[in-house]
Amino acid sequence: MALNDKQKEILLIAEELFSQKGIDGTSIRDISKAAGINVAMINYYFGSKSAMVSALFEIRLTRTREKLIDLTDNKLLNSFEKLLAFVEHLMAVQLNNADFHLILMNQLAKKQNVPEISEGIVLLKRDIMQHINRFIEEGYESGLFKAKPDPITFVIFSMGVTTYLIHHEHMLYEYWNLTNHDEFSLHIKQQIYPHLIQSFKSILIYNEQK
Amino acid sequence: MALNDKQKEILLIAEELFSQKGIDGTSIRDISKAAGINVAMINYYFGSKSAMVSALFEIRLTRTREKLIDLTDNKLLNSFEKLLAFVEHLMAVQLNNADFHLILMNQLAKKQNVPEISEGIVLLKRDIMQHINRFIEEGYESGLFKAKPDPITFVIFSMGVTTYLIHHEHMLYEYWNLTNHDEFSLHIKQQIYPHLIQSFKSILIYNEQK
DNA sequence: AAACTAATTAAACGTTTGTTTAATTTTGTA
DNA sequence: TACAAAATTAAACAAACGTTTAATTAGTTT
Repeated sequence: MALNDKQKEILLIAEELFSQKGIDGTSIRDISKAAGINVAMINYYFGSKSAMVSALFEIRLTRTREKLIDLTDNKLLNSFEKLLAFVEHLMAVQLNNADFHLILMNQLAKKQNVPEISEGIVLLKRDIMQHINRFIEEGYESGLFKAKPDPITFVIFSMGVTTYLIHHEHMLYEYWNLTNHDEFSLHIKQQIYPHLIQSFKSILIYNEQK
Repeated sequence: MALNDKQKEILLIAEELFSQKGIDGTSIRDISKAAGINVAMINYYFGSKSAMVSALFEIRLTRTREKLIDLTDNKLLNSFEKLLAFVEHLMAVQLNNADFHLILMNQLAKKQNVPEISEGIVLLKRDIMQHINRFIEEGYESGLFKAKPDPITFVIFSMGVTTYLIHHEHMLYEYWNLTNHDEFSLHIKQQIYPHLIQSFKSILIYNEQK
C-alpha cells in the first residue's frame, strides 16, 4: 500500500493522538481537528477509520522490519557483540518510536486480534527471533557461550525493559531529573544498557556461578 | 469506598471486558449484557462509567499494596534473598492479576492522567521503591553487594519482564506449547525466574567482571 | 396487611460516533 | 481558456454511546 504525503501527514498526527488517548478514545473528528482538515477527508483518503489504523500498523511494522540490521557476516564482531549490537539497535528503534510502541502494546493487550494487523506483528517477531537464534547458536558452537538458553529470554528481557521505559517515560523524567526525550535516551544508554549487557553476559558466559 | 457483593461482581466482569477490549472499547451495555443486568444498574450502583473505573482501580491498587510482603526484619534471609523474595512475590501478584495489569498499562500509556487513579499508582510505586531501596542499602552496607545501582533498575527489569510476559501470554502458549495459565506460571518460575536471579546477582554481587 | 425502602426494568434523552452525500473549490492538462 | 479530475467542504445520516426518567417489582419494617 503506497501512501502519498498527505496520507503520511495525517497518519503522523493520528499516531500521536492514538498513543495519548488510545485508538478507541480518539475520534476522527479529533484527528481532523488536529490535522486542520475536514472530517470527510479521513474516509476520503483511507476509506474508514479501521483502514487508517491498519495502514498505520503496516507502514510502522514493515519499516521496523526493514530497519533490523543484519550482522550475520560481520567478522569484526563475536557472537556476543553481535547479539548486543542487535538488541541495542532494536531497543533504540522502539524508543525512538515510542508513540507507535504504545499503540502496538495496547493492541496486543486486546485478545480479539485484527488479522490484518497481527500478520505484520508475526512477521516482525519471526525476523527478530531468527536473528537472535543465529547469534545464540553461533556463540554456543564457537564455545564462547557456556549455556544455550531459550532465545526468547533475550527478547523478553530487552523488549520488556523497553516497554517499561516507554510506559513510564514521564514518571522517569521526574525520578531522574530529566527534561526531554534525548536526555532520557542518553540516561538509558549510560545507566540501563550496561546492566542489561551484564545480565546477558551472566546468562550466556558466566553461567552457574555459585 | 466500601463495595457490596453486587458491585464487586459487576467489577469483576467489567475488568475482564476492559482487559480484552479496552475501557473505551467496552460499553456499559457490553458490561450489563455480560453481567446479565439492566444497563441502568451500572449507573445505579456506581453513578457513572468513569466512577466505576475509578472504583476498580482503587480496590485493585489498594489490594496490591496490601499484598506487598514486608521482609525487613526476617533474620533468616540475607539482603539478596530478601530482594529476590520481594521481587518474585511482586511478579507473582501481577501475573495472577493479568487482566488488571493490562488495564493498568493501558491507562499508564495515556498521557492525560486521571487524578483519582494516578494517586493510587503513585502510592504503590512509592511503597515498592521503599522496600527495594532498603534491601540495596542493607546489602551494600553489609558488604554483600559490591555495587549500589539505582534501585529502580530492579523495578524496570522485573516489572518490564512481567509486563512483556502478560502482554504476550497467548503468543507464548504457542511458543512454549502450553495450554493454560498455571502451566504458564510454572514455566516462568522454572525458566525465566532463574535468569532474572542470575542477572540480579551479576549486577549486585559479581559486578565488573571482565 | 400496610407502608416504606431498595432493586430492577423498559424506554427515552441528548451527544457523539463513523460514514456518506451532494455541492463546491482547487488543481492539472489539453 | 476550457475541461476533467482531484480535493475539499458543510450538512446530514443512522447507529451507538453514557445517562436519566418514571414506572414496576422485590424485600423489609411496622
